[in-house]
Amino acid sequence: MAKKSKASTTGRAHASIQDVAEAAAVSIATVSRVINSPKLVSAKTRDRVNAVIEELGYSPNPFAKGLITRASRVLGFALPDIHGEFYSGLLQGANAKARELGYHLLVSAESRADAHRDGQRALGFGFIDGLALMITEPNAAIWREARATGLPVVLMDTESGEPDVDCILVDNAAGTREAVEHLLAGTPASKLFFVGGPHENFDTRKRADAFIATLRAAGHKASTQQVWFGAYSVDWGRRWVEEHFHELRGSAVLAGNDEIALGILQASQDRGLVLPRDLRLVGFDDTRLATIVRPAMSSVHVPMAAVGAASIDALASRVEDPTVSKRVVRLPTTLVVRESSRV
Amino acid sequence: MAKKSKASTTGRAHASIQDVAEAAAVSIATVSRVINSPKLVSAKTRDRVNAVIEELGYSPNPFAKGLITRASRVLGFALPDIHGEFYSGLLQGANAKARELGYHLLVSAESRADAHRDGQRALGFGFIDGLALMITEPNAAIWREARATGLPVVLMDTESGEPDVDCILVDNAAGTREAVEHLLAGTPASKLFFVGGPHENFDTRKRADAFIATLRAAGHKASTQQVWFGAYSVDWGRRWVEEHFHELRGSAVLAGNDEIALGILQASQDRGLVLPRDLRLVGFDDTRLATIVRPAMSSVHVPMAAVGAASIDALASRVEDPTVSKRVVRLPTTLVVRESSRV
DNA sequence: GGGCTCCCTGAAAGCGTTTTCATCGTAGTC
DNA sequence: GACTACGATGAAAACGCTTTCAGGGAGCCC
Repeated sequence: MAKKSKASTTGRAHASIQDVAEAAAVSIATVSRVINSPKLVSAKTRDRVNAVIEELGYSPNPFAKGLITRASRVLGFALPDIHGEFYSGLLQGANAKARELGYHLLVSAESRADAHRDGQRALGFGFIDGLALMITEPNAAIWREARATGLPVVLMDTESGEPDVDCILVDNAAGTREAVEHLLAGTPASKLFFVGGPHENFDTRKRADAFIATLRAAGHKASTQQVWFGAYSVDWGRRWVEEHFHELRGSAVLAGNDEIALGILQASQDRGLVLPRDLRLVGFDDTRLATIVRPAMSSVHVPMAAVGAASIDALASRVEDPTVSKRVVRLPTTLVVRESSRV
Repeated sequence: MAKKSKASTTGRAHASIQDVAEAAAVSIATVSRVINSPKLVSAKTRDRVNAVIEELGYSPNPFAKGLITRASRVLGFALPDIHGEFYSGLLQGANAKARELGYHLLVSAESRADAHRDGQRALGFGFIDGLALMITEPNAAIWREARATGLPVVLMDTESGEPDVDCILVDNAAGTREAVEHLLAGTPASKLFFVGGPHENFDTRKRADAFIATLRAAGHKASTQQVWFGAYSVDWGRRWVEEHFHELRGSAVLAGNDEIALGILQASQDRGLVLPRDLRLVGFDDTRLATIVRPAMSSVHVPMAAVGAASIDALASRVEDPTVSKRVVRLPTTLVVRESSRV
């Protein structure tokens, strides 16, 4: 009976491995083994120790454990924002998968670029075992820092050449093509528009490219007047309608996401257009928005929750074995046709 | 020059306090002081050490630090779910406040009640400095465990008698009263309905009570046929309309939340009713839903983000000083009148 | 000039684990 | 019956930090 632990005398405070060892009349090494590699311990001792653990409500101090093992079973999840259907879905999928794999999620949304205020490390760096990240201007710093520290990283919605960074993407091209072909059946190619998000945005660019490519494949060279970039916002959709109202009747629009589509829908309805008669509309992402509005909106379904889940899945693999080969997951997107674009 | 640290020779791996100490030719105690209480160190040494810290990109190992200080600057945030406007708003407010105060958020949504699978502690217990919690059946276990371990806790949307548990609530009564009075101006008391969420739900009960009280104050005794309980879902709203369609025309409904209101709106529109002419409708929570639908929906605004922020605020105070007196915050709710209930 | 204070710094203990290494039986092998 | 092998256990080092305790030096007062 080497040392006497505080807790064993005070009764309060968390029991330590030392307390368990004393109560079970074994060394702390044995207690540790019971927890981490039970087969190394004889059945008899094991049961005795487990009983004491139960009785004392002992659970290993994660700090001490982390200090040795350099692992916390906590994964960072960094998004540009946290609000709205899109991110919310992502987070939900990630959370579910993390639980399933026995990890916890340290969530962070860096809306402004002031992440690096006072020395404090941006994310829970040092704490987290890995990081799932959606890169945007505000948290580019996080990305750099993660790379610098050698933390396992997986990127959502961005392709990266780095050999040890997994990427979880959605097949923007397929969904876009499907949507454009759907619109082409009923509306002449020259009356099709793509109203996207920010020009810098990875997804928007892919979608715009696929839009143009599909038109071309149909024998129509898309003019620059058919592809527009703005922001992922309702407001941009509205503004676009204001500016293009004169050419809207009889045309069809594929929006860069459902927010934009909502703006387009509302603004054109406000100005008396009836969908899909006067204007056919397809959104992107297939968020709840699409089913809430009337007429219900067609939208290209993007499996957000699946993206979140896949990112955590890949991250966990990489955390557990940093040498696994690069994984690039491309999740399918499919057009869901609803009222807003029926011929 | 006492020991030689690994990192100082290998070059790789994270610099430790030891490396910094060597490079700056001081003891590790001094390095620690430079970081934690700079005034204890002479300006000259301080600058030198800081320079080395900068150069080596040193940052203290949070495990080692936590082992000593018993703090991680990570707060748990446990919700019954993570999806949807409501929780999303909560999380957003919490995240922003946490960043502001220099904390990180360990988010957890326990949809099913199997939290306690294999011994693994439910949340990041042991890791987190405190817990903001919304109690529901699935995570009641978390609540008990938190109490048992003496972890600082604040409750969202639940009142609790515990002397050391802060509560962040919304003033359901005020908002409800306002909404009912608004409806009363234009619709007879006998034609008012309250269609709430689950009967067990804290908020729904408060709202139902206030609904009844306000009618009574207006001289009308609410019949049991005017107050209904179901679920916080679109579907329940729709079902309610199906069952009560015969008495709907000319009446007014206050819904338990916007989801229910949406169901009511869509179902009654599907059956040919025109709002607000045939039916006046007010939702609750004032989520984005309310502004998306047409006619735009009146709703009682509930400051979700503020609830999240306040909970983190209170939690941080309690973490930093566990003896602070109990804090009960009641955030205001106000009716936002839009098209769906205009007279 | 001696003694006091005060400021700055270092040595070392300790936080609660995991893990290597050594030890001690006990059983199996020839 | 001696030797080997192996299974079960314990002692102790190490992880990287904070903090108490002491000590050394400089400035001050008398």
